[in-house]
Amino acid sequence: MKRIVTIVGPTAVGKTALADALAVRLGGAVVSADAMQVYRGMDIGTAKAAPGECRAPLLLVDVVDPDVAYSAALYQRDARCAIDQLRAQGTPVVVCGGTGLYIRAALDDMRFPAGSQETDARRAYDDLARRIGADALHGLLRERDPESAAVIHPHNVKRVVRALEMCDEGVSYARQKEGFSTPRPYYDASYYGLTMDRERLYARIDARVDAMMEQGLLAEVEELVVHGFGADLTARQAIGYKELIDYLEGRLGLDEAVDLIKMRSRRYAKRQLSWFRRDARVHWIDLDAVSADAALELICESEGC
RNA sequence: GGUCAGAUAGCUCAGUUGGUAGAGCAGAGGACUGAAAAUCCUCGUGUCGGGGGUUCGACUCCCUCUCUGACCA
Repeated sequence: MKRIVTIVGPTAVGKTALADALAVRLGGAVVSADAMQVYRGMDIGTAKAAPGECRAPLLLVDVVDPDVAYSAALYQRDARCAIDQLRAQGTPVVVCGGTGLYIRAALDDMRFPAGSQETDARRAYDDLARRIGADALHGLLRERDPESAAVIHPHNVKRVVRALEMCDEGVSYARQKEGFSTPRPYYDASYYGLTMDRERLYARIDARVDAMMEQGLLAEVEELVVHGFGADLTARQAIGYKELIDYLEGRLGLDEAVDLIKMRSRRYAKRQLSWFRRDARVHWIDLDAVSADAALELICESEGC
């Protein structure tokens, strides 16, 4: 069975087009690894490939409605299901996406403890955090699981809450994350990271945000709001959506909101680079040095296709 | 042309009685096991507009020039 070829990199670098071209070349399919493109109806702002834009089948996009609390564990289940099915048919798999955790969840031997994030426990801990403060909550974790408390910064409330949740499930956060830096592959996969000069990437991000606005991102957001885009939804946290909601509800000017979308996208790109740079398995392709077409040839050459 | 107020980090500005500067934002780096487009951590040397002077020592005081803004002609 052929190796899975994985395309990673920061937002707006050109992953989707390259992955599609590669999948066409291989006669395979693309499995998306993007935490926001899983939501239906969030198209323009997540830079989802438009219908007909991709020639190869694209999976793991539009899997749930925006009011569903999706997660890395659910993605792991769904992505592996899709990958196993493709492989059973002998279809080559190209994984492509910018959500580092989702890629690790699907392709590495990551195990999530039993349970769901839909419990009341999370809400209870969130409330507790608001009442007693971040440091006190961290103190509570220190009592219950000192090992985990030691590896989580007290201000990182989300992580502390999750660790407490895991205590309730009888699992140690610290124990779970052991070995995260030395991954054990679940599938045989190779990784290609696309990168380019920071200035140029940022210019592309800015231009893409302007293009999204021209394509009607505001109308898309209004449509979501009409159908009840609750403040507590994961999908609401997507860059480009939360800012335009702030505009629609009068908290921001439109220009201000657009500038904020650009800034947050740039920071997001930086975090993505940080994540992928840490993974020694990634072969980096500098798109300042080679064209996208040449990058495709490079990948095909080293994959023997 | 005159008067006044400014000119300090990429931007907005602090800088106490002269002892060669520091905040916010931007930016950079990093972490990351069920919210991950989330969340969190770390990082501040710059001809203090140019030139001259006073002084042991000037971002700070004096002179001068340049530029910007306001007002008066």
